[in-house]
Amino acid sequence: MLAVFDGDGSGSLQHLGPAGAAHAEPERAPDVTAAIRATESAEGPRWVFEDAMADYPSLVLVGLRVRRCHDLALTEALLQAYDGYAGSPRRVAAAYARLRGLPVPEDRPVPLRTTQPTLFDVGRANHTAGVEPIEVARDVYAEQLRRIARTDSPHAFGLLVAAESASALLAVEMSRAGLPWRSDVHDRILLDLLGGRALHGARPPRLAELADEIAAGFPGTSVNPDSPASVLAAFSRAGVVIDSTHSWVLRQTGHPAVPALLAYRELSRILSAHGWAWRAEWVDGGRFRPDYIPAGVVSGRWATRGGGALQIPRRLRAAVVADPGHVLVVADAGQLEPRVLAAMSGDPAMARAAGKEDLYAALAAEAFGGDRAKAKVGLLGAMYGQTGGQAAAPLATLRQRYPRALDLLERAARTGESGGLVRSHLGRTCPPPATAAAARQVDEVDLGDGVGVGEPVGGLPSDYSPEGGSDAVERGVGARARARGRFTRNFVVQGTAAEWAAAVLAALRLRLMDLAVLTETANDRHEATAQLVFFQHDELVVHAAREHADAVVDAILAAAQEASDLLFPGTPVRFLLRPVVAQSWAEGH
DNA sequence: ACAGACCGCGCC
DNA sequence: AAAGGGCGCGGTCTGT
Repeated sequence: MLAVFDGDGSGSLQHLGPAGAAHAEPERAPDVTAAIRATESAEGPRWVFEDAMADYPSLVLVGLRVRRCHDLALTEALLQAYDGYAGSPRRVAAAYARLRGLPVPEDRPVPLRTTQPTLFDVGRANHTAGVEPIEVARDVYAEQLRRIARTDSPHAFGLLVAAESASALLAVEMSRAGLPWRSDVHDRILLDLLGGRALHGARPPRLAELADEIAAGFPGTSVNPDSPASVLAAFSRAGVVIDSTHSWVLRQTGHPAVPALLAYRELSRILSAHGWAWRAEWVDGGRFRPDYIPAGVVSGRWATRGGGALQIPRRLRAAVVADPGHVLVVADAGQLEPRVLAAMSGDPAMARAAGKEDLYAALAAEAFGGDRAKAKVGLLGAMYGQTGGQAAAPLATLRQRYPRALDLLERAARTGESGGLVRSHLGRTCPPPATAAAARQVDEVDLGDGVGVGEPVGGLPSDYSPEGGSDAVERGVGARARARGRFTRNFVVQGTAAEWAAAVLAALRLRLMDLAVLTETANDRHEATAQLVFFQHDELVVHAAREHADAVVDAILAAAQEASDLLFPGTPVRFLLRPVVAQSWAEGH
């Protein structure tokens, strides 16, 4: 069922057949929310939305949930990346909004010319020719289904599209629900750490003491602990030559001021990133509400905008406490990336190890004389592209004992080094190297037909590609190619791990919907009996009424199994997602 | 005054 | 001991 929103509460709905063909005439809906509500409860269709992140909030706001959707903007980004074109989901969403004449979601402006012209792009021309938006969306949908069918693995790609679309629905719901946040507990932790509040712009007591200690370590000269350059200069004047002030570099100097300096930086960071100012801006009514951006990371991981939601310090997590009568069910996937590597590579020996509770211990027992640390540093090094140091020896052992797993990584690295593209298990494709994208952009400007009218002109953002940027230029071609190799090497694993996690979320979300009793009130606090309230790469938190705790635990376990069966049917690899019922997030670890 | 680069570190 | 993947953020510093 296709739904197109006009932005004023009205919209159009149209029944579509399996291939995206129209099964009925479009119907105008003066109240699109009411129309969707009726159809959702009667048929529970897969909705086709232009951009769920833009369209869905108005539904959630009035207590409506839909079970499934196909998100045209996210899918367009996946398909364009598959064909080797640049772009990010948010940028594609922005492009879509522009061609529809809708408010453009906030994003860094990007030239439309970085994307391949498709029906998605020519919609603007249709729009100006008086073609109805719903007809554009219907054509885009049908075209996307055809393009999915032409991929190497349409089934896998279809899973990816479904999981990604479900992620968009969930992101909207989670931003609305918010993460329970107890300001009184937060206060207590901050006061414990900092010794008091900052008054009149001065440092809190503990930070002031530490600053004094640092100053005492550099007599006769001044040092600003907040400024790396100033710290560097102070050490230099004290006869200690270092080229950065990374904590491990400082520790090596053995200088007496180092402990105070490290303590200062640690506390100062908590104060500035997640202190009282942060809370005033981000916590409201006992809830922390970040903006989630599914697939905001090129690997398919989620990103957030504002609030530092994916970097909440561990020592503050005690402030995340369930409401009275509720519990938090916290679950994180242990050793997810190595398990993903084992499953996707089909390496029999590694898969056997990944069938065990502790993968690293199993590897250690098999190949490292029981030295777990060695097994771990070796495998992490293999996935990140580390070649030297402590990882060198374990890497050689891994290559010998688990050749298929290591071969997958090394092939990905070589492909990247030579400028090629790699794909995750379900078919997410890494962005092209910056130079290739720039070359393509130049080519396409020559096609120019005005699709990008109104776009700011200019080149690609310098941060467009992970290996881009001025430092990459200075490092030279060889280093740049190696960096690209490390990126593609990691992409296949990180991207597939993100797919497994997205599949878990999609499955869990539906199970929790079955469990939840939704009311039609706009007051979210009592809307759902079990609601996902946080997700961070391989960890999730469900807020649930206490009487549903056991059911939530079962739902999480079932969702993990469902995701594993969808991505890796029959694999001996175990994907652990162990739920813990707790009052606070801190207990869930 | 504002923008952007750089730095260091929080999280995975 | 400190090489190697992905982010977001707040601070300083530099350039305009």
